[in-house]
Amino acid sequence: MASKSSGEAAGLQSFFADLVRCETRLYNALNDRLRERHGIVTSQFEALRYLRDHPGSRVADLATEFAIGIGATSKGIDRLEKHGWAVRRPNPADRRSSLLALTDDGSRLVDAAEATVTDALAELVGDTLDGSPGAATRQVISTLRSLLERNQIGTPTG
Amino acid sequence: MASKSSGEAAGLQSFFADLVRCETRLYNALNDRLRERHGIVTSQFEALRYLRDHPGSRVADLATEFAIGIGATSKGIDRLEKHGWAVRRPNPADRRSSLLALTDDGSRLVDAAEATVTDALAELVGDTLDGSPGAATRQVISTLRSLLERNQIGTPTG
DNA sequence: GTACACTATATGCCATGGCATCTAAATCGA
DNA sequence: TCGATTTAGATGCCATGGCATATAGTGTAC
Repeated sequence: MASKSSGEAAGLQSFFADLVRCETRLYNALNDRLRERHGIVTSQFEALRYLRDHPGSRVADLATEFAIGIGATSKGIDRLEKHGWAVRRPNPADRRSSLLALTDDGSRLVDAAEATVTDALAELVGDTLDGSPGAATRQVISTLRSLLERNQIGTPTG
Repeated sequence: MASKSSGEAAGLQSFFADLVRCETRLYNALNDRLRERHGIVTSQFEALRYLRDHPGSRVADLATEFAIGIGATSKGIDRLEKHGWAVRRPNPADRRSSLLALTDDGSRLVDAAEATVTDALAELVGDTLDGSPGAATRQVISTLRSLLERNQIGTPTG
């Protein structure tokens, strides 16, 4: 049969529920702080950080990283450009696409926001991820992410 | 200072990124299967399962469970009602609110969808959560969820 | 070199959630 | 008991992402 034992099945269901609830609440809480202190939300912070760490990326690269559609990514870049935090530069190798980069304002913003996120996460999760079970958890979640990416699981159509 | 050591800080940032990416991809992948086989998405499946397991809940109970706003929850219930999967019954103890319940159609749907989710999760995560590090991970994520809920972290305004 | 298929991404329509607001009902206080 | 406050949730407007489509530029076969 396709499923594991029923005990495992129930475990995976509750793991998934817990995972989604952790993500939702942490995301919400980070949104609050980032909006208040920097006027951005978490998705924008993550895009800015990606552009800082991968200058010259294309729209499709961000879409792959975040597992969202190309259309949504393009619109997100529109907004970052409107705010003056990112720019599209012509791609000399392919005129269909642009190479993305942060502006100086964008660079300053992402560095400041990163400090906010670092402090917020430390405060929000407390010592839950300290110690040996915490280390195992980080490793397993990282491995799971790699597995999903390698298998293209949950990659959007558009 | 408010932050932990810089090593811990970087670890939490990448943990959070991995967590969000796992959640996004698993959620997307479950959406695909649930839409294809049952005509619902994951958020609807979770709401239906909650109603099955907590009959007589109110709108606010679902909002608390899922850490989304009351308004959004109310609209979600509207949709479930339109599809004939849930009903609002007058609450005899408080005429401002309703008691929610599944219809027979809703019950059948959630049971069928649950089997789909069970199989899908087993297939998507493979053996990543088996073994001792996997067990530690489930425990830590569950603990983190409890912590966030206890401290009302990321609870939306509305 | 030209037609054809493919790729990158921009854009439009729709669904959903956030947040603010509105209303009705319950509760509290003198 | 009656006005004032609080609570439950319904509704409207806006922002964002999914998905479909449109457009322009690239590569390929001949």
